[in-house]
This record gives sequence, C-alpha cells and structure tokens, in this order.
Amino acid sequence: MQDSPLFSFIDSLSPIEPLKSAYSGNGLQAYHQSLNVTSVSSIFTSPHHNAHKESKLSKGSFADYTENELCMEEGTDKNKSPTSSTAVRLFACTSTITRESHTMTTCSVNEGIVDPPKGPNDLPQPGRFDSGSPDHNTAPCHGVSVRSDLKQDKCPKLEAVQTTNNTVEKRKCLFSTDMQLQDGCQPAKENNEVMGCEWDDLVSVTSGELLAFDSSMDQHHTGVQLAVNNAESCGYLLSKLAGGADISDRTHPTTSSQAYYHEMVVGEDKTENGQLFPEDKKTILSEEIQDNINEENACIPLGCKVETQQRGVRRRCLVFEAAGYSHRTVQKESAGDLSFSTCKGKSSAQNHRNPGKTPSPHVFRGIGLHLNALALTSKDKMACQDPLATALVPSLKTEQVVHGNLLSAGGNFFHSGSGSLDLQMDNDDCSVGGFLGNDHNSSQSSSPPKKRRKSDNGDDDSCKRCSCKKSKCLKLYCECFAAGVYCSEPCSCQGCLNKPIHEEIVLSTRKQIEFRNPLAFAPKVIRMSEAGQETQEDPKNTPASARHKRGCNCKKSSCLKKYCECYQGGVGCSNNCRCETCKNTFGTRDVAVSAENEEMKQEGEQTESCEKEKENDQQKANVHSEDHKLVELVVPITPPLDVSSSLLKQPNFSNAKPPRPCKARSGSSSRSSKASVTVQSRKISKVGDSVFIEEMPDILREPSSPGIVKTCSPNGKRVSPPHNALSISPNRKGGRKLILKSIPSFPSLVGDTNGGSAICSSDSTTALALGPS
DNA sequence: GAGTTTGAAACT
DNA sequence: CAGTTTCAAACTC
Repeated sequence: MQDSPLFSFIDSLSPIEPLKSAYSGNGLQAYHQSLNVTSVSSIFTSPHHNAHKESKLSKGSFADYTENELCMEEGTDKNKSPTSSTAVRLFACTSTITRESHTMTTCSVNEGIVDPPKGPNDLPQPGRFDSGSPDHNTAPCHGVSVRSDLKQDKCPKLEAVQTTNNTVEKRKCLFSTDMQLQDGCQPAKENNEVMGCEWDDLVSVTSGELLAFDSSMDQHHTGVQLAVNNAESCGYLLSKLAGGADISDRTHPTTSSQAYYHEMVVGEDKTENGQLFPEDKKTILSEEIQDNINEENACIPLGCKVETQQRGVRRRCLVFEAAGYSHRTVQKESAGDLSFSTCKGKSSAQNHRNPGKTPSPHVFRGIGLHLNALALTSKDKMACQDPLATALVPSLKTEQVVHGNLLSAGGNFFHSGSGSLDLQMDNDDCSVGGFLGNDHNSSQSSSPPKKRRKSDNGDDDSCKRCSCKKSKCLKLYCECFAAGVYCSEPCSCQGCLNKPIHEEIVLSTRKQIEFRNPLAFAPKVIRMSEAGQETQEDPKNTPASARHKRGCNCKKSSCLKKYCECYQGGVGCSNNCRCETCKNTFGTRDVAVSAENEEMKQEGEQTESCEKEKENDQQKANVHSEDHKLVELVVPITPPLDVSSSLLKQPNFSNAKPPRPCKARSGSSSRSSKASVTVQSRKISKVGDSVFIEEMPDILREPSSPGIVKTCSPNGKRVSPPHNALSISPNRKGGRKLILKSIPSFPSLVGDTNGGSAICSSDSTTALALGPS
C-alpha cells in the first residue's frame, strides 16, 4: 500500500500544507473530479465543522489541549510540521503516508482548516480541534506516530480517562455515535494492535474489495484537503471514521479517532489520553470494540476520513458505498498503515476508541441529515450490530469520499449539526444509547405531541429502523438506505438487500439514485448553524435558518406533523416549500418567504421569493399570521438551501425536533418540551428560535463560532445546491455553515470533547428554559 | 396491533 | 415536467 505510487504521491504532497483551505479545497475537488466525486459532496461538505468547532470550542481549551498535545506530542515526538498537515490529512486518509507528517499535518491542517479564521494552521485553535475532524486527520497520523506517543504518555491517563469515559455515559450518549466510532475505532485499532491484523482483516474483508487504493488514496487526499477546509467536519468524520475507520484507515481513524476522541474525551475529561490508551480497554473491550468498530464502520468508516475531510461525508453512510469502495483501498493502505498505526497508532487509536467504546457500542454517530441522521443512528446501530454493515458503511464512506463532496457536505452537516445533536443526545441520554434517549427528549420536545413515533421509539429508533416490504430497502423509502446505513436487526424489513452482503447492489443502487438526484442522500434539512449566530444578530434568523432543502409539499398536515419533512427535521418551511396552509411551528413558509423576499429584494434576487411570499402570505396569512409573526421575527429566512452554509450549523439543532435521529437534537428536545403544543410551539418557535440563537451562539460563540456564518446566501435564498456548497464549504470555514440537523453523530464526538458537552448543556439549558416556558 | 392517512419517492 | 402510482412512515383507533 504504502509503496503504492499514491503514497509516494501523497507523501510528496504532504508537505504541501498550503493547501489547507484553498488548496485542499481545490485539490479535493480536482481530486474528486478525478475520482468522480460528486460535486454534491462538496455541497454538503460545508464547513459543518462549525458545529464541531463549536463543540470543540467549548472544548476548545480542551481541543486545543488535545490538539496541542497531539501536535505537541507529535511534534515533539515527531515533530511534524504543520505543513504536513495537509499531507497528513491525506495520509490520514490514506493512512499510508507518513505517519509523523500526517499527524503533524493533520493537526495543523485541521487547525488551519478549522480555524482558518483565526489563525493559520499553526495555531492550534480550539476550534479546530473541535473540528476534531481535523484531528481526524491528525488522528490517523497520530495514530501512526502520535499514537505511540500518546499511548505512552496518555495511556495511563487513558485508563483513567476511559474509566471516566465509561462513567460518563453521557458522553457516550452524546457521542454515542461518535463514541461508537471512537470506540469502534479505538477498538478497531486496539484490535488491530491487539488483535493484530484482525481489524485489518475485518476491514479488508468487509471493505477489502471495495477500496481502491488509488482512488481511496486520491480521495483521501482530496478528502484530506477538503478536510483541511472542512477540517472540522473532517475531523468529525475522521473521528468517526477513525472509529469506523479503523477499517479504512486505521491510522486515520485512529488518528482521527484520537483527535476525535480527544475532543470527546477531552471535552468531557480530556481523557483523550485515556482513550488513547485503550489498549487496556482493547483487550477488555475487544468484543465491544469490534462491535463498535462495526458500528463505527457502519457509520462512517473509512470513507469518513476522506469524506470527513471533504466535509460531508459523514453524513451518511452513503458513504458507505463510496466508503466501502475507497474503504478497501484504505484498508489496504490502512492495513499497511494499520500496522503502523497499530503499532504506533494502536495506542492512540485504541486510546481514542476505547473511550468511545465505553459507551455503548451501538450508539451510532449521527448521520448527516436529520432524517438520515436518524436513520443513521439507527442504522449505525444496525451497522454496529452487523460487522458487515459496518463494513459497508466504510465502503460507503469511501464512495462518499469519492463523491467526496456530496458526502462530505453531508458530513459537514453532520458535524455541525450532528455534533450538536449528538451532544445533546448525550446530554439527554447520555446514559444509554444516547441517541435514542436523546432523541426521545428531543423528539418529544420537538414534536410536541405525538411524536411518540419515532422518538418514542426512538430514539431508540435508532434501533427502530425500517420495515420495508417491497422496496427491498434499496430505495429512499427505506430509512436505513436513505440514511446510508445497512439494515440491521432492528429492522423488520422483508427481502432486504440493504446489507453488507449485498454491498455491491446497495452501492450501485445508491449510485443510481444519486445519479438521478445528487441530493437524494443529502441532508434534507439544512441549518445555518452559524447563521444561527448571525441569526443572533438577526432575530430573524431563527431556526428558520434551517430549512428543508427541497421543501415540503404538505397539504393536509399543515406542516404540523411528521409527515412534513420540514417539521420532522425541526425546521421551518421555506420558500422552497409548496405546502398548503403551512403552520409549521418551526417557521412557516410564509414567514420564510417574506423574510426571504425581503432579503431577496435587498439583494435583488428576489422575484421568486416575492411571488412566493405574496402567494404564501395571502394564503397563509390567515393561518399563520400568528406564527408568521413569531416566525418572522425569528426566522429570517435563511435559505435552506445554502447547504453549504446550512450544513455547518447543526449544532443548533436543538431546535430541530427532528425526531428521529438519534440525535434527537438537543434543540428539539428543548423545543419539544416546550413546544409540544402547537401553540407553545409557536412561542417556542420564537422562543426556540431565540433559544436556538442562544444555543447557537453558545456553541458558536465559543470557538467555533468563528465561523459563524452568516449566512446564507446573501439573498437569503437558499442556496441550494450542494454544489455550491462545495465551493463554499471549503472556503467557508468562517462562513456560515449549514448544518444538517440530523446528523449529529459526529458532532457528538465533537461534543464529546467539550463542544458536545457544551452543546448538550446548552441544549439542555435551552430545553430547560423552554420547558419551563 | 391493525388499519388509515399522508406525502415523498418512483414511475410513466 | 406533470401526473400518477407506489411506498413506507406517521398516525389513529
């Protein structure tokens, strides 16, 4: 693997640091192109990390710490220059690349990417760390070089940490996804290390075929670069990947996991180390690890890394396909790398993972889209359950990676959003499977009344899964498939082909669907995390900021039931919606439209919005007047679309009631609590918005905030397209990020660290606040 | 738990 | 692209 030309190429590249955002971005894109990566990913890629960042921020110190440490350690140990970071990423992705460089690089890269705003890579901004994802990159590297160090140094800590981690169920919950990943990752690594090649074998087995070295490598690179850009998201993904990644790149995973882990752990305890040292756990957890790994893999496997970097990847398991694809490659590489990582990385990786493991293995990380996320969560679990599944995931990731942009974009979302969500989840449920629990809360809160639905299930829903009969779980009808997750035990589907065994079919089907609709697997709801911040600025922004990309077409549900994707996603309806009598408590379309219109007008875009608004206003005015008012205040309109922007933000999710997802977005919970009733919901909407804002801010505030975005498209329109997102995401660091609600898993990781916690807490707070209200 | 409703996804 | 059908989730009883 390492020998492969790619490696050399990568190595040569590694030095490139420059890339970071721009470079990486371009590089990635180019890479993707070469790879066939879809632009979409780019779209998704959005900076999502913000969330991460945010979470990280909270952790910030923590993150910094970790990063610093990592870097430091690494640096000290290996000293990789930051420059390497880019390279590192790649490496991480590829895993083969130089260990040291990677580690170093990753860090720097991450930082650079993540923090871009602040300072160059060098500075280990907390935010970056948050990005965790970035770390991911590093992680892998670390895994290699760092790990050793980490292990050594951290191991001791790790144990303690681990304990802590374990203790901290929350973390798990929050992180559950992440945690899982981490856990999984770590375990994986551990396994690798401990087991030796098992992990590799597993990986290889599962994904083995899938990965194409080159592609993966390339992807990775691109991914890496992207990661740089999206360091956060990447980190996220990576971390997850790392977890899951074990498979793909252990190193990466490890690395990422480490980073991730760090974040998470650190966030909580800083136990990062503890995680690192998982070795102990390894043995102990070996099984768990495997499980976790599987899960992780499922969630985001290898691809993640890359994608992560890219940004969206994580979002879905979709990545799977890609992931799987690249995954193998990665594996191969990773295998080689693994050895390294294992050797070195083990510790680190393991460490990271261990922590993660601790939590419930199953917990999935969130996925990109809220829905997806939900699905993911559940799926993840599924995946976890099924080793194969996990494998799939990875593969998907690979694909995503390849597609890169798309996934990445999604991933980003996840990160930001998910992270927060996850975190929240954790908070909520920490205890258990996080998501579920969280979901519950969130879901309940979010969806006021009924919601029992999934939430109930909920959250557990993660467990829930699909019950497809005719679609064979190969259509978007299938939540699992839509979420990019393999169907697992929880599923009650018939004739299911969405299983690792049928990976090829799944992937091909997925591709077909994506071909038909590049956004098919993209998060359905975008949130402007940062926008949120902006929002803060503008009360208008509100939750509305997050909007359903495609928009709903509700007629009878008045957008007050889960039938409405917007509502389900916990976001207000937007101009994109074609709903009738919209009463979406998160923000009516009218309002949104009006707001948009305003913006539009200002900007000039406008016409559409105006028209819509008019129409909407007329139509809806009746119903929503109240809501609208509220909404209006709250929702500014952020264009849903701006995926790019939206992606990042997730953190706020809290609002999102989106039930399902494991994530249960904190917000939702908060909201839900309040909102349960429509009336309240209205208030909530306002409140929630405010809350969101607050939340967002908190999250954002911290470090991450930097990014905050702002916005959306100037127009306020939704920018839709992911494509744009691509370009954006990379660049955007700072910009607003859209966040997918759902996906939190990653975020959780982030959250883990601090951000997650913070987020959670914030969410909780919000929830609390809301609740009372 | 069965049956109905709903709206997205898929198909034509 | 619009209309119709299919599908599975959401919801109700």
